Amino acid sequence: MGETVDMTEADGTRETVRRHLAAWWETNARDLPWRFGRTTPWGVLVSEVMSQQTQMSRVVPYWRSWMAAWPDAAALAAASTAEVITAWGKLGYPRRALRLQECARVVANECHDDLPETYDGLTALPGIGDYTASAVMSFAYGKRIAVIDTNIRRVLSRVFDGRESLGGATSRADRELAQRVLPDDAVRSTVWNQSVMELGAVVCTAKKPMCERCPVSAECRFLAAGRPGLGERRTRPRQRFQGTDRQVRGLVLNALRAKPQGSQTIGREEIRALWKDRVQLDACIASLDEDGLIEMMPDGSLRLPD
DNA sequence: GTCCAGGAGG
DNA sequence: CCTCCCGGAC
Repeated sequence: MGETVDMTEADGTRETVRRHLAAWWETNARDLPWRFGRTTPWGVLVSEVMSQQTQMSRVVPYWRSWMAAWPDAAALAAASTAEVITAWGKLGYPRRALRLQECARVVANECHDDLPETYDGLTALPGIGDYTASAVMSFAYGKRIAVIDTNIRRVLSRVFDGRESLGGATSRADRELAQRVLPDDAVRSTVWNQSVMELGAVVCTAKKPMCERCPVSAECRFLAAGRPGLGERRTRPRQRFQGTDRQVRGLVLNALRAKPQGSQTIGREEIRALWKDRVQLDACIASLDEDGLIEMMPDGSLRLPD
């Protein structure tokens, strides 16, 4: 040990965790098409937006065809909204598709088709919040920035604090911990963010973490403590899907997406057949219209917007 | 039944 | 803080 720097035990553990995780990343990282410098910053952004609340395995085929159709912001900006909503398919939360196109239009028209390279510039874009901006900064630009999502919060809380992250909004403690353990070197910080997230996605999962396969099990305070409160969460049980407005909105959009391109319209009869509860159906149609996902025509039919 | 690589609006 | 927004994997 050098005589100038007195390394604390915590520093040593942190460094050991970084090394083990980086080695694990080398051989275990999933070969996703937007990784390892194979796409543009815009491609990374698209992958992150598609991945919001959506499993990566479902995202991959959508991302491929999406990027083939619209390789950059200018291309997406020029597409019709109907095409964009249709291409979003069954990824869910279609407002994301609308915001992604709005984002593309801002980038194309106000940024000369160049994605901003600052956190503030990115968060100013439609549909880009703290997580996605940080992810693009780290994964696309290689900047040193702490990325914080539910996986990272869970992994860091377990490994370094020995307890479950209880969900809810990101706390000051979450941010301080993420900052404290982020490697100083930019390149290493990018690997760190990706590998911690990957570990949370495939090994250190919420309910059934596979500690026997974990590269940092020897340093994990949560495991050492006997995994107290495993799977515990503060968030209330999620709203059911069956019978919700989300289901009804999905039915309406699915009916429109199923129509041939160029005439994606459904009439009164077909609309009414979609859902029994007329009041709820009308409310959902109104909310889809407000969101800009559909247009209500004077004759009562619906169509996807131009 | 549970879980998601969140963001926006209230 | 809170709620809403989708759909499939497991």
